[in-house]
Amino acid sequence: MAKKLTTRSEDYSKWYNELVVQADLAENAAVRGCMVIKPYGYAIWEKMQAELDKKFKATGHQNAYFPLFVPKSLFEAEEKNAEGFAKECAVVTHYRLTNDPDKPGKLRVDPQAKLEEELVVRPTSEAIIWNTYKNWIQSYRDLPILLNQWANVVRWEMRTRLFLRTAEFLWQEGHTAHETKQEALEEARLMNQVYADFVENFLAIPVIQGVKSASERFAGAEETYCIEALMQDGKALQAGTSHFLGQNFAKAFDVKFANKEGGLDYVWATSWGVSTRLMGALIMTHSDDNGLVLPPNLAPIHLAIVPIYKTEEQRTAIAEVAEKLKSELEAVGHTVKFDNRDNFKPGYKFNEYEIKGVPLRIAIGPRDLENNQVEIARRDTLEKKTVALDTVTTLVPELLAEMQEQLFDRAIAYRTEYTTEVDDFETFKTVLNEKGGFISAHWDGTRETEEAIKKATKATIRCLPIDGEKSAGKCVFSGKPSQQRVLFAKAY
RNA sequence: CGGGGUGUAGCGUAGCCCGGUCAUCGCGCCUGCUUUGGGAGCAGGAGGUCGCAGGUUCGAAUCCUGCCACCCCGACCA
Repeated sequence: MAKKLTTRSEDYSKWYNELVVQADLAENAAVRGCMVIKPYGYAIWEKMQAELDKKFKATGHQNAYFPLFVPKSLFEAEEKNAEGFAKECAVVTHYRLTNDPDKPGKLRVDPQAKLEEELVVRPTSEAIIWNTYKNWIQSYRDLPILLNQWANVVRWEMRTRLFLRTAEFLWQEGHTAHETKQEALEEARLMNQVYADFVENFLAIPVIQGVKSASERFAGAEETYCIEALMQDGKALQAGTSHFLGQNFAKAFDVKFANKEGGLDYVWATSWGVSTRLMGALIMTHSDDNGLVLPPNLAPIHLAIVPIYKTEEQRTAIAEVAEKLKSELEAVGHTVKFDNRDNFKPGYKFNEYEIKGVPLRIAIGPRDLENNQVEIARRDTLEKKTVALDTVTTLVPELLAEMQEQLFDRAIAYRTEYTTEVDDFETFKTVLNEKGGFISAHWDGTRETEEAIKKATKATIRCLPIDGEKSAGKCVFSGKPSQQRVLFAKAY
């Protein structure tokens, strides 16, 4: 019997891990900090990939692939980037194992096989990609380059957390090269907007678009745009980022192009990415104590049909109706699972699809058969109602659309409730500890103040919202003048 | 790397202080029958080098030493 989950539990990580396990999404691998994504979890990721890919293509991007290994000399070329990631790099130093002379049957690293130059397992691919772009770019006619790659990256974080911060994770990283600063800036903003659209409309997770403060900025970027989401435990999660890299990488890798005027210019760059962390955001935004809740756009299974029967005759008769219903729904693009397993009882199946977050469930029993009806239940509200069989095919798309919308609305309402405007530091601390969520407050713009607040409260500046109104005020910490409110929160 | 904790069946655990039918219980698994409108019931069964290596002892899951792994807190983290 599953333990009851508590959404706002103090030990949120336990709730979260349990939910992941029960919904059959992923598990910890035998490798430190790495995870195995199970088929059901991966199906969700594939849906995200497909939708993002569509959006990338629609904005003129293409997919490509670059190597996993980055020679150390390339990696260190852009100083800030290298410095930022140096502490969390896995490094390949040897290329061969050999029999251990001291321990029969065991292998050891062959000391003869030391690499002349170490290889860094990519924590991100700017270095290897810009080293390649150098060869691709001579003239303004070669620009822009608008590429994306789907890949894995490795970051040897000291502390890992399933989906949110794993040592290895899957992501996409876009890397673009532009003729002008303006064009690159527009690209960075555009992709942040693409992420916001995707996360809000597809995952039904509301996000705040903003820019990062200097200290939270991506290593090597001149500006970092981001989308920030609020989880059900009151902590913030960065759901995606898009960086304006200026000419930093072009200078580091000497990527110059002949401009229209006949001069030589450094190329302007962006990079942007979202990762399997989005799965974590999804879980922590929508799930409840009964398990995962998936927005219909993302659900690998839209609807599960559970038969209820006593006799073999009933089972056959129900199967006939169910199969017909299934093919009708599939014909209009829904993914339907008819669960005709005889070795599980209906109650068990109901529970299973709830844990997995399947949006709709239809139960058909002898009673329904007699009256030409079915029972339909929705996962988000757990409401059940009995409807006429011949209305199902029109009802299902309506319900799915409604659920997609309501999940988003519910999350927005939650975020609104847990976003607090604060004007003095005492209240800041009280709200942060007792209520949680986003705190909208004035900040004097200095690194010192940001650092002091972080030290005192563990809250960081999540972003300077782009859409927020720019009202002047006084810094919540220092009292110095401020031009706009920024968002603080404890973050994952 | 500092501080704390834990390692017993696929999972979750009792036992450890006080050494001796102690390897416990639940879930899961297998077989059979009965069941099926919200996680089935009964009966029977399989499954464990008690993290690893030493030591103390007539005897170690239990005491001692060393090692390993994992978890939590901190440092760290786009």
